[in-house]
Amino acid sequence: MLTQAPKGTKDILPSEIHKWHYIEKEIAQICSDYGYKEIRIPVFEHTELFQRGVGDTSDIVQKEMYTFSDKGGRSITLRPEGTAGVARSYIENGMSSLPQPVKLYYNITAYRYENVQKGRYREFHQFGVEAFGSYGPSIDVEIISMVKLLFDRLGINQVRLNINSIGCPACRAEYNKKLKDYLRPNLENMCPTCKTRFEKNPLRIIDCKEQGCKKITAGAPALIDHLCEECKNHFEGLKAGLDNIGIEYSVDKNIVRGLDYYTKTVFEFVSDSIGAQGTVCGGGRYDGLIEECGGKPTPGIGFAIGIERLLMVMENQGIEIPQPKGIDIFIAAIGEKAHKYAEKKVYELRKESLSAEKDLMGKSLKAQMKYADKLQAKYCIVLGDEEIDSGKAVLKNMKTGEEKEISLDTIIDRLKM
RNA sequence: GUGGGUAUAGCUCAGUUGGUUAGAGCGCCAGAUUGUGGCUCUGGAGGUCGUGGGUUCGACUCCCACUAUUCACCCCA
Repeated sequence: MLTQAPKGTKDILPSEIHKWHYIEKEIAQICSDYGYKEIRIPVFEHTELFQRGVGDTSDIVQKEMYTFSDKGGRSITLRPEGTAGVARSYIENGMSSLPQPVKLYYNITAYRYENVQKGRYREFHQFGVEAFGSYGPSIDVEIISMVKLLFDRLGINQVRLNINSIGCPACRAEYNKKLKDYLRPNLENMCPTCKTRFEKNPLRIIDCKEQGCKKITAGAPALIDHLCEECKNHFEGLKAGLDNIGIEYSVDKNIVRGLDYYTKTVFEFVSDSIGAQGTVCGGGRYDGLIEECGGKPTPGIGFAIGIERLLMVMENQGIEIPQPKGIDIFIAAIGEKAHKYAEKKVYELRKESLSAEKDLMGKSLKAQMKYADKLQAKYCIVLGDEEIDSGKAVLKNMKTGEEKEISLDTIIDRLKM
């Protein structure tokens, strides 16, 4: 127990950290290109924020939150996602008085008490983007194009874009009535979960995988066909915008996001090569969220990408992320005098931002050379009494084996060449 | 919450119808005539065989329970 990380958590080890750095770099770059600024939000928030923001009826709030009381008796919850916290920050920091839209991104860990499986962890990493203040479909297109471009830059091509519209509260209520009327005669034949969905969230029944329910819903009215005029126009605008910049998509009438705050546009980028949890990116519009959380009515749209899943897709596609290079120089030392000298020398080299190493284990010369090789040192220099007395030593190129006698005072200049 | 698979060295895995000191490859450490890495060769360290119980003269092997892990349902990134 003591030597085992909690279920659903994972160490990111030094041997794989370069992949994360690489992705973080690409994320920062694309956000800069698109004008999104980074925001850092707390790991925990007041529980109520997620109850209001993410929604009481969502699975996340109902059964997946890490909630506890702090010593002051406050109910605190580890963030299960990023949008609610960012929305809170938008309101709290008066961002409505900034030039609109306000474009933000975050790179966070999130926490959900779920059963672990491939691509699903209890602590996971999300890169997400939120844009507040713009109603039109133009920002929807921008956001989606951003994900597409990021995937392109990373070399990912095995993902499909699916879009849908789940309407606004007005047309959804209207639709829910129609859907319930359609389903009611067959209510008895549906699976137990769908029976409870019927009253609480009938929209979900459409997404049920049970054979019986699938049969019943096969001819059911689709929300997309019952949108109000405004939502319909918005969706048409989105499609036209995607066509305009040449981004391929399919309309998937069954996309129903599991977070309550979504309105109108919803979309996901899906891979079928990484197991059952194939959604690499999920997002959509949430025009009611800011108001729900206590701010002025403000539209918003965003997405989140699961970094673990992103890495899985890349790995699956055989995309190689360059490994970090080795050190600049290893100073092998023989004898106490040489070790003292080497200590001083590596410090001087490091001051010049050159990566230098020496033996710290009392290894033999041969072992030091082997170690230098493991560190992938570009150069190696061997120091004994003779070299220190004469001030000259042999600089060896570890790749070519080429050796050159140089003055010890000129090492830094040599390496900087 | 439900169902299936798996559990042997740091890692990836062998281990015969149950039989005595549990193996390999990689990795780690040391050495191959005294101050030079990679390749090769030799040697070494490292395992209460997930935990507990049962069957048996005898269990890594068979049975049960627990735990962990993994995949899937559900849901999501």
